[in-house]
Amino acid sequence: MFALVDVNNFYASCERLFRPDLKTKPIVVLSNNDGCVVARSQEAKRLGIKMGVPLFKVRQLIDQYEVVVFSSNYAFYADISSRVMSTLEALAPEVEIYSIDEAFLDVNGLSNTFGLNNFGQHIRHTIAQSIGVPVCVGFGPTKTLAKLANYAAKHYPATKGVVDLSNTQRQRKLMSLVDVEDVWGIGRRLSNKLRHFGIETALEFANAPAALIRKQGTVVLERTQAELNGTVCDDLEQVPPRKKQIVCSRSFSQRITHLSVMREAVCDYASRAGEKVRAEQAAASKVAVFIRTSPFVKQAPYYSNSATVTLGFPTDDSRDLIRAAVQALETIWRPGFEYAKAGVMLSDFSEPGRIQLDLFNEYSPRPQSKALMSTIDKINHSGKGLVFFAGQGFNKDWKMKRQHLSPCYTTRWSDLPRVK
DNA sequence: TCTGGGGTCCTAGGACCC
DNA sequence: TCTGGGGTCCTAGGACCC
Repeated sequence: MFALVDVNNFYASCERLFRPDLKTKPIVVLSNNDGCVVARSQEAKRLGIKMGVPLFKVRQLIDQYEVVVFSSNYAFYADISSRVMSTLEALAPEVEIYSIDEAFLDVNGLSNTFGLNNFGQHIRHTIAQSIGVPVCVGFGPTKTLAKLANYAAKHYPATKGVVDLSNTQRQRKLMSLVDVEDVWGIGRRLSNKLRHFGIETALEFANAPAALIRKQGTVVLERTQAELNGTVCDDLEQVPPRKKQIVCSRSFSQRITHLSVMREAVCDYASRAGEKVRAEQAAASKVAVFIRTSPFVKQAPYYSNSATVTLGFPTDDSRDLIRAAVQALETIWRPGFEYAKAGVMLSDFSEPGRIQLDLFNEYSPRPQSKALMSTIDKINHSGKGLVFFAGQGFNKDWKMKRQHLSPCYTTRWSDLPRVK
């Protein structure tokens, strides 16, 4: 038996933690660059502000109803997330952290002693007490059913935030009420496809012939169906699998038209990617760079391209990554375009300490690389200052816009809330 | 004026091997 | 008219998730 615990309106709930005055106010949180709405409080949802909508399209609604707007404050959300997760780890024997605001729990054995509904309420109460954010809990014999239960817990207030789907009749009843698109793993494309076959609800999907499902989707869809019917295809993963790819990409606050400026941005992303790969204790052999103009602006010509440099040896040294990234950039750069976004992608990781060299490889590790990189990372995480590579530039006019940023209440000394 | 970022998995098709 | 069989590896593209 699985439980899925999920924080309601996570980013918006975080912003409320230190702003009790906003308890009943509509709140939206924006994506990087203050571009799109990525989280909404219940009140904002009721106003009809849709997930993912560009800010300028709901400007009027926001002004009219005095919606409170925040830029994304990931340092803050990540800190609250880790508090929620460690609380959950104390409550259940096995926990899989699935995303910043969700975790699957293995609750086998707990049902007899506690009663699942009671246990769910206990989780809600504990997290509300110790962290202050609201969560919903769904129980089911598979992850997909636990997800479904959680969906019901969120959508039906009568459930008081906890739904137990151990019972097959209850599963079927709920599935008959839920749109097939709201099943975990079925997005817009697939649900449109399924609708062609008269499959509208989750129950119709669960009951459809497996051969049809396999034909219209892939094994992934087939597994989703099996999970809805109670067969476990996806087990709890307590140890997060090693990353296969690390991406650092951003839209610019203003268009880039000069190679020298783009070089700065790419350097910046490459060194950020270096930090990430070192944090993973991995080393990358491939560095890819992509650049593109805005796909939304119809008046200006569109250009998008990417290039990959294969290093021939795995590295976690920012200097290698930067050099490769700049080299890749120069092969795809075309003047005369207004670039809106760029990114650096690392892949082809080798396990730390196990570097496979080929016979003719001239590679010898840079002396002191490890010491230098870890010193840089340490300084940059100390909060006392920043060191960076000259290539990253000093002006950074392209840096993302965050005009509505809340204080880093829990992760920066100077931002600690004061009580007078 | 203004449209996010970071991931995973699967499949098909091509290149290549014996 | 006929044109082997079996395999690996890689990449691009499509789908999904939060």
